[in-house]
Amino acid sequence: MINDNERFSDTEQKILDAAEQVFLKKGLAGARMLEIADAAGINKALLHYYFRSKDKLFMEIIKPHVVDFFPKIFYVWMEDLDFDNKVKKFVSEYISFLISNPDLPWFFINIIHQNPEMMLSIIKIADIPNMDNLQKQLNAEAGKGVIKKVNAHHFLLTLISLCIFPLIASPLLKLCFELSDNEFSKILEERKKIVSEIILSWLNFKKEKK
Amino acid sequence: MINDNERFSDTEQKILDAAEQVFLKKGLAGARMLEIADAAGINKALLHYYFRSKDKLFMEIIKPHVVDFFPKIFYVWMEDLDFDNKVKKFVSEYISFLISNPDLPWFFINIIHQNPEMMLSIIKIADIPNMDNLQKQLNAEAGKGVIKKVNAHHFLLTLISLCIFPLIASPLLKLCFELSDNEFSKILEERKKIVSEIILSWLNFKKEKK
DNA sequence: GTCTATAAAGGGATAGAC
DNA sequence: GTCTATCCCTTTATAGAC
Repeated sequence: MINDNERFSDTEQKILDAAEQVFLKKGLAGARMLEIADAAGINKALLHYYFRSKDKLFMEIIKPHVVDFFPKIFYVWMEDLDFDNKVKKFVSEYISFLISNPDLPWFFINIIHQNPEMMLSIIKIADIPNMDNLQKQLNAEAGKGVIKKVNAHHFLLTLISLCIFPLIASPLLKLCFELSDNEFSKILEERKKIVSEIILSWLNFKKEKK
Repeated sequence: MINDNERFSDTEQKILDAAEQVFLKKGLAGARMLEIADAAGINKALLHYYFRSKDKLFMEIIKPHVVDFFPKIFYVWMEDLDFDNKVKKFVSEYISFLISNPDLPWFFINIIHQNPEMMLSIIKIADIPNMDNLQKQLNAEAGKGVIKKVNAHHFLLTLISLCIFPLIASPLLKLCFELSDNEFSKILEERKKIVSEIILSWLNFKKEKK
């Protein structure tokens, strides 16, 4: 769902919904304007009437996802929680989010591989915090003896690798591991617990004495 | 490099080299026959003279990579090494391999997203071992008290997530983390050590008493 | 606003000369 | 074997009727 208020007419909204579905599944290059028109139950020419070009329509679709997807990674670290609970909360919520939006990671990866200049202009929309704040957090926890000292880039990279990769690779994993959709869903659920364990044991996490 | 012996003529070889480069960068849908012809320094018609169609040329390119890429994951576990050295060797060699072939993971992910039927026929070329053997290994190590008991799917998924994801996402990571090529290469090198640490601490690895 | 018809360009594939 | 010319289909985008 793209819309929230009344910024778009009914037809515009139908087009946006159809476009989102098709673009997320096929990417920019793979999507066909005719397919979007069919999915929206309207005519090809109307797409251009409302959005001028394929690229402009694509940008309308991508914007709200960028604003959502990237900052999400940084929220939980600023909350008032014990460090282990932050990790658990992040992993659980991020994997749940990805299960609900399974095409999103591939979608972004694809854009940057095939249209890096476009990605450059897109990424400016989402204001991504820099690493200093997270690094200070990690240093503070290390100072208290709760975790061992670790670089923020490596910390975040480890975390998102473990969360995102299984979803990017899911169709390939199902093939190679010979898993049904159900079995794969079960594995994803299990991973919420396992990924937290991996991170916390790596950091040698010890509950703070208060 | 595709060729090894004299199976291909000079022109064929030039086409294969050019095609590999373009297909790996752009994928099947994104690649243009004209671009391949230009890169090979020959004419579009000649591509079809030698390889009939775009799809057939694509298959020639992909075959040797499939045979190489997938089985590589399973070799080291059958070697005669201590378990920690197996992990270290796998991580180090696999990340090195990926650094030398940075487009390969995206290439495969892309195929299965956009041409799943094609991937199905491709995957049959590479005979991928099933998990039973690796699971037995892990059980044996757990039995000796070297590591804790762990599921082979989760073990392998963790390992390849940590190795592959940074390379799939590299252009995006460079943007988000504001890293130069050099800084990013440094991070990848550091990860060889870190990923081993993560895996071994998760498994609660303890050197075997002999 | 919505449709039909069509222009314009791109790209895979083939025919035929050399 | 290699080239030029061209076919033909697909796809984006627009013109113009209603």
